[in-house]
Amino acid sequence: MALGKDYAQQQCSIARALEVVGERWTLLIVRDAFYGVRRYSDFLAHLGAPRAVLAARLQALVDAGVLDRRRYQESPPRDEYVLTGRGLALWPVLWALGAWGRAEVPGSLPMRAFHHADCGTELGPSGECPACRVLVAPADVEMRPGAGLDLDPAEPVARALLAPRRLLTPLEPAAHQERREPSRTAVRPT
Amino acid sequence: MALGKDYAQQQCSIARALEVVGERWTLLIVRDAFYGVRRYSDFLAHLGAPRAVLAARLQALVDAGVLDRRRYQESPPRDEYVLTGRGLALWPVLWALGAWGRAEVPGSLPMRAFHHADCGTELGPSGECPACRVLVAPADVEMRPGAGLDLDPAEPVARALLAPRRLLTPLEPAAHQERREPSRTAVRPT
DNA sequence: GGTCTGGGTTCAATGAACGAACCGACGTGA
DNA sequence: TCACGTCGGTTCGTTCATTGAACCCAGACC
Repeated sequence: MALGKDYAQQQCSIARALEVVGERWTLLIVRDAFYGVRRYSDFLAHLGAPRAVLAARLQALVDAGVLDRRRYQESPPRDEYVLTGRGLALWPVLWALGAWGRAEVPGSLPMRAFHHADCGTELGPSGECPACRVLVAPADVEMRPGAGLDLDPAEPVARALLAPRRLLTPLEPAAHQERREPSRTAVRPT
Repeated sequence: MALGKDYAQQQCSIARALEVVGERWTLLIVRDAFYGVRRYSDFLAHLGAPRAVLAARLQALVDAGVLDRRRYQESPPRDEYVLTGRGLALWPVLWALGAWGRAEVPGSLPMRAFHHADCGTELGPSGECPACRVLVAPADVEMRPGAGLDLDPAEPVARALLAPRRLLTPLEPAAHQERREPSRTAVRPT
């Protein structure tokens, strides 16, 4: 892999981490996994990445032990990608990046708000619950839409992610059918 | 920029952050800036990135308000790149990445240890001082070499970073002279 | 049998990264 | 004054990665 060639000689844990998650699309894939996305086609639709790149990144993440690929139905055979313990440990990275993006990238309304599911309090700057004074694990985080979020996205996965939801709860397959309802006026090439 | 084209439509603060710091080399440049590297040639030597890429990244980071480029001597005119407030706010991101790299990338001894400069205690998993129970700002962090670090690197900047040092203290220019002393046997092309 | 869906692979074109060479302003020493 | 070295780049040809469109295959459905 391209990163490895140069980053490998870096005597640094940060470089080691970036070898695994530093490539284009990789952290967005992990983010979507936290949001509950598990299936290839959902990653594809939500990210808009090229299919080949998505396949390569998912494979690399599985190889690195960040995602686990597992069969969830036999006929037809279908696999899903779920975060392993090592993947879940990336939550602080995503949280820090999101916090920085919210606070420091100019001209941006907050896209989402993150609350402690147990008590409803919005999380503090380092991902802790200010009320309970605990570091909240991703499974206990509830994600709610924020002021800057498009409330009527065309893309069905983005639409499914609009409702308040706990992190890591899988997207229900219903999200896929929703899309086709308004397609009565579908374009039909000659 | 390449990232912008696809990441811009992402309704997400993480994607916004990655537009700024998600490209190859960018986070390593910021890391080095925390370590005290300020000059083009030092970044170049320590990172091993191509000169053109380094110049482009530094310019992009200045444009994004992460680094500030400022003149530190007039003759000859020389500029240095120092972290702005927005750049300093990236510390949690680097800390989280480093913590993940230390803990989750297999087969890696810790490269460096980070201590609270005020009391000497090693920082906890989220960058806090377990003794003082405060979140330690980067300026109060002392970096010490860890077990996995090469103790005799050829590269002079890496050598200068071996000694225990506080983050953000600039590399003294002496680091540059050190290199030439053992070069009495320098190769001399015909 | 024909068609649809999910999950890919293949391929040509494009874009980015690489590394070596070059450049210009300035300082330095002979 | 003139050669030489340093610093901070830029230029350029080659290599590598990404992109998007097309294709493919297995199984379900009808």
